[in-house]
Amino acid sequence: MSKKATVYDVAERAGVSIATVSRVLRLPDAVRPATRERVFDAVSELGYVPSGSARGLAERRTGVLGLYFPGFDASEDAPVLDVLAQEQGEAPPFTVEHASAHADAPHPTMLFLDEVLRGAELEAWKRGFVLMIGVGRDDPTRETVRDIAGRVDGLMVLAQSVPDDVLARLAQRIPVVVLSGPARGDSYDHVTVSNAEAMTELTRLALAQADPGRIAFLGGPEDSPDGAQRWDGFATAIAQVGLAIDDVIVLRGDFTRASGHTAAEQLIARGAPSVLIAANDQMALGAIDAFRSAGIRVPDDVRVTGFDGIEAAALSRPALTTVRQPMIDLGRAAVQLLARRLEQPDAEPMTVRLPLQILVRESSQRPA
Amino acid sequence: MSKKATVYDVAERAGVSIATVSRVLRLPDAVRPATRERVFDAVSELGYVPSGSARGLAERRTGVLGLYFPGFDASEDAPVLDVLAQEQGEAPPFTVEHASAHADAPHPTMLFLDEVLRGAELEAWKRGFVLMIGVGRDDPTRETVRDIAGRVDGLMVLAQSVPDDVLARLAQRIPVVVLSGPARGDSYDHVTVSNAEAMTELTRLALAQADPGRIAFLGGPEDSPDGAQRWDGFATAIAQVGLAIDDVIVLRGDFTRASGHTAAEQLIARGAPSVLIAANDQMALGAIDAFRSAGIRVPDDVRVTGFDGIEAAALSRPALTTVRQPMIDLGRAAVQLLARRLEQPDAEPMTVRLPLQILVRESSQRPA
DNA sequence: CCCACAAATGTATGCGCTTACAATTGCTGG
DNA sequence: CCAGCAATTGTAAGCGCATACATTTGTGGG
Repeated sequence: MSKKATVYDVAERAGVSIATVSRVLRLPDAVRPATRERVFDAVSELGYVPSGSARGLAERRTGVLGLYFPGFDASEDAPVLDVLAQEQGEAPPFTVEHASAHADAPHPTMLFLDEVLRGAELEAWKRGFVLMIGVGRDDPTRETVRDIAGRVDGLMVLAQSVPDDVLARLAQRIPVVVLSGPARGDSYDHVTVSNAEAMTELTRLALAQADPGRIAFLGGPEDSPDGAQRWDGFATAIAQVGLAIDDVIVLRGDFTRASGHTAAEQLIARGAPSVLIAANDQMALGAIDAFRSAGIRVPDDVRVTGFDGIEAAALSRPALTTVRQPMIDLGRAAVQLLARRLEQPDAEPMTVRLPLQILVRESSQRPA
Repeated sequence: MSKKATVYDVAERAGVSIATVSRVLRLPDAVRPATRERVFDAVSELGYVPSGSARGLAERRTGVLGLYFPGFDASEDAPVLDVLAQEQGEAPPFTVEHASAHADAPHPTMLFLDEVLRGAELEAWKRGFVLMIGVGRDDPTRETVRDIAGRVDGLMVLAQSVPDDVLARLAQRIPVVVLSGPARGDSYDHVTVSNAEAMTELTRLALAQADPGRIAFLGGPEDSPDGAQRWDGFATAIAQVGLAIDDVIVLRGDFTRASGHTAAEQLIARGAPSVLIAANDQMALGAIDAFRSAGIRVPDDVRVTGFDGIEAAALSRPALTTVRQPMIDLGRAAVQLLARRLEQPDAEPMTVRLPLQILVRESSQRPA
């Protein structure tokens, strides 16, 4: 790490001016092959790597796109890790754990975000951008996102991860794309999915496979926009098949497996339904566990559906009917919208709606 | 997006010099409360967000750390997606798929990287850094990683994702930390795990639960460093219990579920073993499938172990005994090493070895 | 062999910010 | 009420690069 080389160093070594060095790197064809070679040689001899900051400043664009997530990792309760402190002590190379239960799976929202991230990275790479990521934490002034905003050409934020006023201010400086939130009357570009429509269809499919009987809906927390949309979609389906919403048993969970289990127990106490539509996979799986414990068979006695398409839904027995989010495409679409706006800053705000994938599996099907 | 505001704009509006504006933002206590307020007002009125490039240039540090991954997404065969083209056409809000089989799970290496990324992000955030990510693709000149190197204060690379010569050159400019590769005689800081030691212990545990009989090892591809280490660990255990390595049946797969299935069929044809140690979870799960098809019970007839700790290993029946990588901690440790080196550029190169977690589950245990 | 013109290269400026140093202001005690 | 000093604020010089514009070099035709 000998003093970082700069254009000046390279220019001197190659016996040219800094302008020529810059040209060799940006527009190689604009410089004679002979000098070009000299410059390339100097570059590798010095291990020169251009400064992104200087370049960004001069070009007035950074070539970086930002992606900002809401955080679910509760940073405070992350266990302490200090590898430097261990330097001396010989830590054991492994620990042994007799784990009969299943491992603590990662938070599903995390998995969701991981894939969005991959999609965004892929698309950004294709267009010559690099990605910068940030996670929203209990950060009163939202410093991080502002920090990021200052370093990128465009910003993608997951709905609800940034307060409206902060976002509005950032949008004054760079284009902003909002991912997967409810379409509101703002002037940002949006990427969303048709939660309600897919839930309507899913519900219809499940009802078509069920014997007449009681219908139960297991919703999410009050304040979840996704939960609300899914409820709306469900309600639409109920209306479409000519039922009254009052005929439906509605329970509420918090999207966790445990809450699904509890809700199902309540249901069982009141007599098992013929169909259970859950607002996410976790709760559906918890409910299936509870049914099994009570000797109620899925799908034979109760048809069950989830929502999200997490891996456990595919691996569980019975395999869970669910709806998968086009996570990769959400990320890709966001980058595409951003790229579009960087080219046409004054284009009309646009909302892209990506299709969901309804996966019909065993849990919602009438047994053969 | 009215012309981005700069320090000059803020200074003029607040009636102060740009130096004062800068101070208000960096060292608020160094300026009188009255003027500080005036500046803050101007800042919010103008929606001012400082330019990361300019700041990075002036400070000679960017506050960004880079994370560079090998890519497994085969960018070429990513399906085309062009949301802008769809603008007019009304795409259906969902599709329905009757999926009896299990979904195509994400590449496990991806999941691994996702968690490393989260760990790195968490630790970076704690230290006031932002994270920039890049994925290594079929990019002849490794432009992307160089690009990133020019924008960050330090770089973390996954082993084998960057050619040695390129890495050496980047290390001339900024500190580099190598993740999870075999410790070689280079001068970078490293974060690794004790693959071999954990495999030795895992093997011993499995053998202790097995009846005397034939022992089989299902290895990975020839060129996999991880695979090699795991084999070494296995061989050590065999020697420790006084067996000859020639007594072991050795098969080789390519880390896929299918190859595990095939290998197990070959084993079965030659008479099922009493223990099967696989070099990763996928192959172990494939083998279990094959055993089941052949009417061979796990763990009753054959004890099986995997390696990696993927989610499917926990969800499968029988639950698979395996070894879990401390993925989050790998990311966190890498950032810690980077932070250390930024503070002490001349410290000795350091290798941190993180403990693995052996998860003893049903698949390797003697039935009660 | 010279001139007109194109290709190649050099010069100089500015991108927006931090910060050493200089200038000013506000307070203190005498 | 003023010297003397500390607290504030202003001035100006880069940070490393891209690029408009000026200059030099090279090319071809006459």
